[in-house]
Amino acid sequence: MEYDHREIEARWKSFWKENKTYQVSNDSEKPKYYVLDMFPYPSGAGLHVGHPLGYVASDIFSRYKRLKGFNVLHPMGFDAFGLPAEQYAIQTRIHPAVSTAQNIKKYHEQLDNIGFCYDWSREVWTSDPAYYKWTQWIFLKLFDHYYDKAADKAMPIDGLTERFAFSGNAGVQAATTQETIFSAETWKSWTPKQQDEMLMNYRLAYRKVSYVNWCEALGTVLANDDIKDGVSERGGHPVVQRPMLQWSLRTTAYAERLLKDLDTIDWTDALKTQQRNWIGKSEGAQLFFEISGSPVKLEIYTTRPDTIFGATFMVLAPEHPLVQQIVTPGQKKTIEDYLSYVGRRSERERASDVKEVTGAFTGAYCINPFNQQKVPIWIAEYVLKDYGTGAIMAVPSDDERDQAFAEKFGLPIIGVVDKSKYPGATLHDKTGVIYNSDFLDGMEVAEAIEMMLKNIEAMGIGSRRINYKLRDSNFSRQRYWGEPFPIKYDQDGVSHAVERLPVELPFMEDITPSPDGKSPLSRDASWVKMDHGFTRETDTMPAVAGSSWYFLRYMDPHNPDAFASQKALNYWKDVDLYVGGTEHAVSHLLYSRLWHKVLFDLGLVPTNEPFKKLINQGMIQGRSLFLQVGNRKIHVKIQLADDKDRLYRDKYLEMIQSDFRFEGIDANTEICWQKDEKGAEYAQLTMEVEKMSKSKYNVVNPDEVIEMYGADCFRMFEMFLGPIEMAKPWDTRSINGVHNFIRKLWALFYDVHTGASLWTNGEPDKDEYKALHAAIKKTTEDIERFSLNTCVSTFMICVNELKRLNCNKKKILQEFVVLMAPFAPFTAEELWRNLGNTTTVFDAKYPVADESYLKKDVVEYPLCINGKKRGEAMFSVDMSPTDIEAEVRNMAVVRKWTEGQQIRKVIIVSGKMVNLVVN
RNA sequence: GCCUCUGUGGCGGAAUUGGUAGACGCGCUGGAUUCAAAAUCCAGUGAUAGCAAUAUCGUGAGGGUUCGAUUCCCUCCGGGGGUACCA
Repeated sequence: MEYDHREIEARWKSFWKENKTYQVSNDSEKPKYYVLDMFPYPSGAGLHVGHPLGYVASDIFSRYKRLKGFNVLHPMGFDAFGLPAEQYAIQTRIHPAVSTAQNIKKYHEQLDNIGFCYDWSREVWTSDPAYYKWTQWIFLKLFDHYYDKAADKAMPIDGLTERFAFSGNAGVQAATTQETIFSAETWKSWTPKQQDEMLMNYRLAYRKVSYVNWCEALGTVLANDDIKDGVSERGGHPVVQRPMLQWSLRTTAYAERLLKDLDTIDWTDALKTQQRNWIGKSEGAQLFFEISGSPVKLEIYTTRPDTIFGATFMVLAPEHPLVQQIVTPGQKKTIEDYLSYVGRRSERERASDVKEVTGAFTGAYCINPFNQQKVPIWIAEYVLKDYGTGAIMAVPSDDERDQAFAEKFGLPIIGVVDKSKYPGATLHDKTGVIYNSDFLDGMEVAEAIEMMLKNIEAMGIGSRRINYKLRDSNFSRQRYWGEPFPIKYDQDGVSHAVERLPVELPFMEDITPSPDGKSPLSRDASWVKMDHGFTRETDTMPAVAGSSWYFLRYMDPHNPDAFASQKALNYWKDVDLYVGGTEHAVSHLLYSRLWHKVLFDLGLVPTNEPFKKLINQGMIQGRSLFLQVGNRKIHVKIQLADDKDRLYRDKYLEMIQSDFRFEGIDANTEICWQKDEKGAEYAQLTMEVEKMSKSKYNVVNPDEVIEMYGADCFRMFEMFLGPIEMAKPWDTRSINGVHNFIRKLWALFYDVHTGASLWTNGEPDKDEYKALHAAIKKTTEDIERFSLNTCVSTFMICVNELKRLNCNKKKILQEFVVLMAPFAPFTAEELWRNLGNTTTVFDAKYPVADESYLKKDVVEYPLCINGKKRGEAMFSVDMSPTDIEAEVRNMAVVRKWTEGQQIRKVIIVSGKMVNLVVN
């Protein structure tokens, strides 16, 4: 007889389904606990072994919390809108709605095979109209509100229009890019279209001109990801930056709160730091420079106004609107050439090629207000249009990028900060003494910055300004497979909310992008045209829209009248534990926090932050094999052990002929053959660890592993692989260790030959209890601190110990089942029955370690002299440090004792070591 | 480039607060069992020297703090993830 996982798992899966074991009620006396997984995007490839890593961990934690007496919400759903489904549809002519549904069905089966305790009655899909109705509804809240800086929260836009009609925008404190002041009369004199455009400067969801990566040949907008070396990855066509009118979210309005509230949540410091850097708060000055021979002024942003005397040139972002106005006729050609070069470069390329300095001179000059010097104005791609004012004053003596630029173009460098007082300080540090700077000479940097800020304000040429790297997020996609915007335009082009939600995505046969760059939806004239001359917005929302609030829908997933009832929201409140990958660390989490804060401002959710605690699981990587073909390496799939890095010609040909699993190349591919010592031809295979992906042929499917070893084994092995938060490569070869463990566990309770039960009902003895309580103590600690790999080790040690003691007492079993439950729904039916009424499985209490079994009487202390181990000594545990010291002095056990050595100090370390410091 | 994490035996990893580095598992070696193999069980397994007791070295590289550093600090090198339209 052997442990038969197939039979056991099938039985329990149907049992759970029939008994709705995992269904969670919103009405409970118990305290709530909400454990959330980042829901998957259902791709055609199905789940690979990397996906369930976080799911297994959160499942263990959910079960643990249930055993601790909490009412645990642990739901799952699908992030079903997105680009891959759309691209798959374009290739295969299968509609994304169809392929997505198929994929979800597959994901469902795969997830159920692993035995998660999800409450599937709460499942949501972001592509379901009943769901995205509320995505659109929340979008309209963003559209209908602006950020009031005085109240420090979102406020209705209606209040703002009333105020405009009453007193114009003077004194309105709002998050806006609008800086000119208009009166009530002006406001009233405007056409509805003009008023609408003005309001776009205030709304939290608004339309503005943004730049996109435009590929003329493909007739579509591309992601940065789709661009390699300035051309499209697919086809190698040129890509240019093209302005388009698009929806954006005023993320910047919430920058300060998004930053400040990080202090209130329990996330890792690494993740918080990443979010802080993304928000990128900096304090400095906004400063206006006169431009010679021009009425317009140049506005720059700097964090170092103290270095203005070292500013030898100005740099504008190439897209800066002033460029066309100030360029001199003599420089027009140079600038245009440069602009067309920049237009071909993606944002990421511009940011990463720092070594190569490029730029062009506009021919214009501005005046330094403090010394009346003429300063040349350049444009360069290292200045970004979206950060600060898109213009900087360059101080080559104190900024590395400015320095490189000055050296390349022969611009003067004037030193203004003396750092000799601060050895080791980098250029970036705000330390040093100012020189060459008129009235600032001799001041410390901090003092000089303050002085300059005061001067700038007094002279009326600028002001203090807090700046954020965070930009307003582009929220439009010219795609089909996403939520349509609930927005319509009248004949004058004025935007209005659509009253009846949801605005359903119309079915379209052909969803290829339109050659004019518009969304495919624009081709469905019957959908675009509405009554009374209204037309619909044809862009769709990005995939982050649906995932920005899905955790709220799980609380009350079928509610037709609200995104969730107030009762459900007040019971579940927020997510207690959120588990997900680092790849979402910035964008998804920032969007979710933003949406949540808006909903909080409107009184629609009870908490300010959505995710109290967050654990980032690391990626499980695949091992990719590469074969040299021509002068490049290509991914291949081949059944070989990892340590085989050569592939012999005969073998290769045999593989091709026998249709062996050798994907990625065909028989005609020109492989680079080399000769070994004996003259046999071989090809070199190289292995690299990288993200699992279908195209890299390195995906491991969990179904195969589960079929062979069982779900419990799979789950434990995933945990055993390594720390949850770390990236690690998958290696199926060592799974038999965990498999052996489970079989050993089974064999504790059943006769391997006959299958008969071995249980006895006697009271366990002291040693048996000791093994058990040691395991309970350690596993509790391990689960609480999310160290699940060591938790598995602890189980193994405990089972080995019980096996050594030949223990099969029923009492131990009962507690052990409960202990075991976090890892697996226990697989032997008799053990389940042992818990009594099966429907109350989760009312069982997690056992608490009894310290009385764990006490030690005597401790063996290693004796160290100056940190080097020199022998051992036994002391009783209740001896005080003073007693131990006295004992050590009297001891003759210390070997290697040199004549004349004197004990200077006795250090007792953590009660397990004595260290003598001698001289 | 920038941000962030990470580096420990042949391999995955452990060491929870600065205190006996290498738990647990894989793999490997030897033995038991077997006609034989699989499976199972027992023993060994960082490196070097030694029959052995033991000694020296050893946590990416180099430096520092400390009686004591895988752990804290500085510099450098390698790998992973993110970088705003992949999700």
